[in-house]
Amino acid sequence: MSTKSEQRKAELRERLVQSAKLRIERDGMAALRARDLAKDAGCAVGAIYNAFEDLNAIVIAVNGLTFQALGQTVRASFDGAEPPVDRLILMSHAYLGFAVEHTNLWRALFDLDMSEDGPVPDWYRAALADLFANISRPLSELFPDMTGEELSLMTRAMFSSVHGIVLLGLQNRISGVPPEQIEQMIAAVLRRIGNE
Amino acid sequence: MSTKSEQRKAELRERLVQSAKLRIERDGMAALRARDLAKDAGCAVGAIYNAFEDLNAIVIAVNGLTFQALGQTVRASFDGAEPPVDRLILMSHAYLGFAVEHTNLWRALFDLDMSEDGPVPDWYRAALADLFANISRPLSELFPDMTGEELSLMTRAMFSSVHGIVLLGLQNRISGVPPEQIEQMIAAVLRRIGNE
DNA sequence: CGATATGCCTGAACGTGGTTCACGAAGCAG
DNA sequence: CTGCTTCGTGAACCACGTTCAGGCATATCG
Repeated sequence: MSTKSEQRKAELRERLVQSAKLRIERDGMAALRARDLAKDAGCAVGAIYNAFEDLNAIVIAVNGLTFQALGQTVRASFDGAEPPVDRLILMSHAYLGFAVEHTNLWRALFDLDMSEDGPVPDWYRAALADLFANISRPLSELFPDMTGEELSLMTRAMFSSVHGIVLLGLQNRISGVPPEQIEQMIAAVLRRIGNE
Repeated sequence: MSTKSEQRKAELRERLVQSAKLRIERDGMAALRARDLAKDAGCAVGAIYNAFEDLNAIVIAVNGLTFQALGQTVRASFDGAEPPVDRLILMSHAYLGFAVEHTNLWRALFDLDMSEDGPVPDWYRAALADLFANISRPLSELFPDMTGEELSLMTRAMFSSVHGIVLLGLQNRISGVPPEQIEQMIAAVLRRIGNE
């Protein structure tokens, strides 16, 4: 009883996720409506709940794609940049670029209410760990005598700092903080941290 | 026709804001219900909309109080600490402490959807500017040869970094990042930035 | 292949929650 | 006291996520 049913279900899932991705990117996570998704995917509202536990589950699936894209963008950002600090800056600028270009998808990564149901999906942690690995490599070159513990803490601190700068930078886009200024802030902070 | 009516309205406002503050602090902004507020304040649901434009407006009022309290906490945190870096660290730790102790109120400051209606209330900007002033004073001692422009950028970058560390640190409290580690991260980053 | 069982899909219906509205009560002016 | 305005009331409205009874396609078995 698998093939036909399972395939249909998988296809529906795919259509729902794609539609959700488009809608989140365009209108933001808060504007996602079950009835719209159903219309887009050509199914009844009820069918959604056969393919997914929840609307939240769809957002989580979209976040999976977003994490992949973000990972690629960040990984592609440091071609062969030598000084570790430069690598960090390039990655951070790529992170900013992604956030600017896909603001709503990027926000959804963090706006999702993490406190519900299962603590957090495994691949979620994995994706974040992957992102962190990119950061901790240059950091370990920069600070060779740090213990693993210290390095991991520094990595998180690094990422959090850049994330905070990007977050608040994009928060009041209206009040006019141009992306170049955000880039400057990131570079200034990272340079100061790097050159002790 | 003012006194009686206006006074009643002002009292209702006060009761609504106090109730909202308690409820947000206890259950989080997402759990705020108009009907609960009405019950708490001893009025009908409809009366809320006579005192406030919107539920959002009540949250904004609560945020006003929260900003005041946060400002006091941060200002009280650096008694007579001399080295500017130490002052920055103390303020940041106070910020973290406030966020830990009043997580839900603190989150509400940033979870509020800023994109609606009037850009942002004036006092909102003012409160943030106030907070920033505390940061930029030690920074200007630390970097005396920065232009005003650079200093303002650095101030925002500083605050954003600390905010990011606190935010992501508290995000997955479940996954066990104890506040002392967050303190360490903040101190490490600020020390590195301060001692060039 | 036909009969029966199983799960799927449908869209109406439910529950919840913000917001509005018609109506009656309360304050105010003359 | 009378008319006018303004306020408070709670039922009603609307938008949503989610569920459910009933019909339909699919799968399984004889």
